[in-house]
Amino acid sequence: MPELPEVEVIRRGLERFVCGRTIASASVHHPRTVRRHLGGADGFVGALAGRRFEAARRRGKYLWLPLDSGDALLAHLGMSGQLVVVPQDSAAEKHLRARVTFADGGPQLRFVDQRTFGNLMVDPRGATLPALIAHIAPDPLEPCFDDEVFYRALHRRRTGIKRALLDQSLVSGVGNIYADEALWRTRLHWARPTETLTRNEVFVILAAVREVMAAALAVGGTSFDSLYVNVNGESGYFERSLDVYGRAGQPCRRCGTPIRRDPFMNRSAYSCLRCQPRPRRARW
DNA sequence: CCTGCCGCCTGCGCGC
DNA sequence: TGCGCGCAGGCGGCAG
Repeated sequence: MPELPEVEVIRRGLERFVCGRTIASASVHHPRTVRRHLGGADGFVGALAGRRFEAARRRGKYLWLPLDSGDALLAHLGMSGQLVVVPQDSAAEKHLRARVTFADGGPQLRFVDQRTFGNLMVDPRGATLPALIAHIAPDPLEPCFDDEVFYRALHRRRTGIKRALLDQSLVSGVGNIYADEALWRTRLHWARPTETLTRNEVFVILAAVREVMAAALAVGGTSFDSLYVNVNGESGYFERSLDVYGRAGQPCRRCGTPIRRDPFMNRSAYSCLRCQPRPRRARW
């Protein structure tokens, strides 16, 4: 889905409804879903059968569930992936891609993914930090995230601030929505060259990222439609709190100027040109 | 190395 | 109605 708050909502659901349960069997219904698992669908299913989920962890937008074997089930939801916990006998979802059945006969864990950008894999020695996400930077809600390190990395970059916020090797968990929301809160334009940002500006951006993520988390994340739901299929309510994302043409909540949408990386960047004046030297 | 672009998918809403 | 287009919360791979 989803960005950090939505993935964290899912993680909490998995912790509650899946941890401690033993897997009877797993099945894969679309080959693309396990394309990153080296052993293919058979290896994936074999690595899960009989194992027990021990925990539910997250870094940025990645989720992983350590198993009692020392491996971990690693999930990335991509643009449209959902992890839901539903009764065993409930009808197959249209885009059901994989499922896990439990030995206790209770609700199943299902991976539903319309666009198949998401993926699942069993990562060896994934109990602590899966090897495949080693290149992902800590997310801003982790205690180990170092604001000073982030500032220095930004200072060396030659790109725009929004592109940098979306770069998961600099900071993880930030996506298109929360990048725009945090920049609006800090009154900085998305094309501001990173090397011109002061240390204080960078710290203020990080504080805004944390604020907007915490606020979203408190109400169950952002759901524009039925694609973005928690493990029980319930929507979050943060959409009604968005200040710029998706509000093209509507008045800025601070100054009333119509919110502008600019094409950006085959997607969109939303901003208020009065609150967030475009820098003379813009980068994107 | 670093930066930025393209492709991967399905579905929806819009204008014609 | 139908069709084509643009758009959608992401990221890996690769070219320059």
